[in-house]
Amino acid sequence: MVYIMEFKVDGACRGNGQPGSTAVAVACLFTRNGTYIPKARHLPPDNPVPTNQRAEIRAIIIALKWALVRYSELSMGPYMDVRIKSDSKYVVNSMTTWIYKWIDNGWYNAAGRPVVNTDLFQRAFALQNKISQIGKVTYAWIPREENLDADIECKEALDRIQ
Amino acid sequence: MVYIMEFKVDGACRGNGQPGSTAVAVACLFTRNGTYIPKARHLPPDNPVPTNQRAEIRAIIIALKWALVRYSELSMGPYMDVRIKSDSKYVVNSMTTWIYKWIDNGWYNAAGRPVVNTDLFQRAFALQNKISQIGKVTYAWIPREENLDADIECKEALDRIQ
RNA sequence: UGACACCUGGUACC
DNA sequence: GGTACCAGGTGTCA
Repeated sequence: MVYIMEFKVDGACRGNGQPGSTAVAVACLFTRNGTYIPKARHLPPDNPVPTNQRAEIRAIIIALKWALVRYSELSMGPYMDVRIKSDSKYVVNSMTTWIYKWIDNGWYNAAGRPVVNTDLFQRAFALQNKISQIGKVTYAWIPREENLDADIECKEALDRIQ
Repeated sequence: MVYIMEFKVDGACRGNGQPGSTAVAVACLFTRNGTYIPKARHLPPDNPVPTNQRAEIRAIIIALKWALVRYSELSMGPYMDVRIKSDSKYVVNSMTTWIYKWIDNGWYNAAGRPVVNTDLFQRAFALQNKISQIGKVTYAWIPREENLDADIECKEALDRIQ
């Protein structure tokens, strides 16, 4: 028995790179009939300052957590096939390749500087490892134009918090 | 001997951004007594799809061509002073500033994507260069409210083609 | 140097 | 409410 979960995720950060920025992360869970259920989270306004990158990672975390909760609700303990699509090469490459290098080298980037957003990457990696024990997680990059659902949900979530 | 030509130009695109849009470009040549002679052109319905921006550039081209034809009709080979007013900052800034940057950088915009409508900009630039050998071309931005003559001519031209 | 995002602003066209 | 286009900028990595 295989339980497939397909997500599109996105993050948005109004005023990115400027003081007072506000950010939102969204995961959209797609159902068999082509519709989706969105889940949005507001990023804390500081500590650290929200950025577009943090929002994109945070969106991955929403999906991974969601998959684990869903699994816990299922009685038959199926094999989980979690598929996450993001338009951020930064997060997709981070989660699929770079993170293994960082774990290996003590979290330093190619420029010799400490990797940024390690807190979120480690949270995501821990969740991913949990899922690995009951299935698998795959990430795919899609262009922005194919991520409009999640993009719209982000903007609406931002509008709601103003 | 200086021959001054003053134009107001405008473009309009019904259904801009939607399939089946139709567009028109107009140049109005102003005469010493305050009246003007309009010249309108219909944009081809595809290849590429007409847009408001293409219509605005096309309007510049009408004026530039007109100036060259008029020059060829004059026997005394005067110094041409061609003045074009448009309510599109996009075209005015493109023709006065950005085009030099684009020529320099191989036609990439600030986002690193290829500049759009290069075909029309290059046509306009070639005409402008021809005039530069016999005079000069200056562009000025005017607010929409000061461009009502050309605006009305556009709408009428659109109505004529339906 | 490259890439993908995330914005801020502006004008027009509908 | 939307699209068509541009200029500036940051966030991050290889």
